[in-house]
Amino acid sequence: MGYSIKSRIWIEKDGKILLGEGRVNLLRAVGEHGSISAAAKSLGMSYKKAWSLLDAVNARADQPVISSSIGGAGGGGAKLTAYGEKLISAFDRINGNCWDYLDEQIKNSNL
Amino acid sequence: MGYSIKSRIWIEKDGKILLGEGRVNLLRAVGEHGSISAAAKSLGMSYKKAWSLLDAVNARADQPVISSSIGGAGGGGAKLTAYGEKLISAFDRINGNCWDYLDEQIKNSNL
DNA sequence: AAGCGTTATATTTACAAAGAAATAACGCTA
DNA sequence: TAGCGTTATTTCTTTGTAAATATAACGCTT
Repeated sequence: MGYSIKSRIWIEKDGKILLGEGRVNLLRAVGEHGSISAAAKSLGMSYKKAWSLLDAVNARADQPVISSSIGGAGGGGAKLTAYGEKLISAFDRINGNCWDYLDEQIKNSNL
Repeated sequence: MGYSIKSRIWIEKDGKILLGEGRVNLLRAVGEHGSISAAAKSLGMSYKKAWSLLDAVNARADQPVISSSIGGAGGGGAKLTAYGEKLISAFDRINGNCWDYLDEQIKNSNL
């Protein structure tokens, strides 16, 4: 007894990872902070790492997920697109459902 | 369109990983080959790596998962316990159910 | 009693992934 | 027009994990 079950899910496009838990957290942070650099800092992640992940997501998704601007007031910034918000909420919903489902499964197993 | 969803599940005991996909495959190989070294070779894995994984599983599971013997005819060997077989089949069943469930979830999302 | 293939374990080496640092470009602000 | 904070990108360094190597012990077999 005392077993628990955990999971990680991710969405793929053409066999490559589009979106996992880490990338969703990063997208959410961009939405909250309005810039890639602030989002990276809030997650204890380097700017380069954050940018690389977002670049991959943006390139593989059916539609852009963030829009960014260089220069100007505050130096620039980045924000989520409506499609980005849609992806986040779909991922969160499916992920939560999966956790519930697995908890049920382990409960009904006889381990 | 064209998104697919993937997952990895694992069973934890006291916050530490007991069993994931790789360890289940290894256990299965031990059951098929009758020794750790043959199982490791069949999976392209070093003996040490295989032994370490099996040692962790054996230590954390509620009951031993493999039983091994040193020396003797053929040098020794290892075999699955009945509990080990039970763990494997439970994991496989839950994992398969999870895949089906997630496929359904992504189909019913509007991504 | 010597040899074999195995389990069991420690130590060292290699490598890939993550992180850090450096640089350029951009467009507002003052 | 000089400065600021940001995006965007390359290169170098570090580090943590995986792999390779080495060694001992064990108990059948011949």
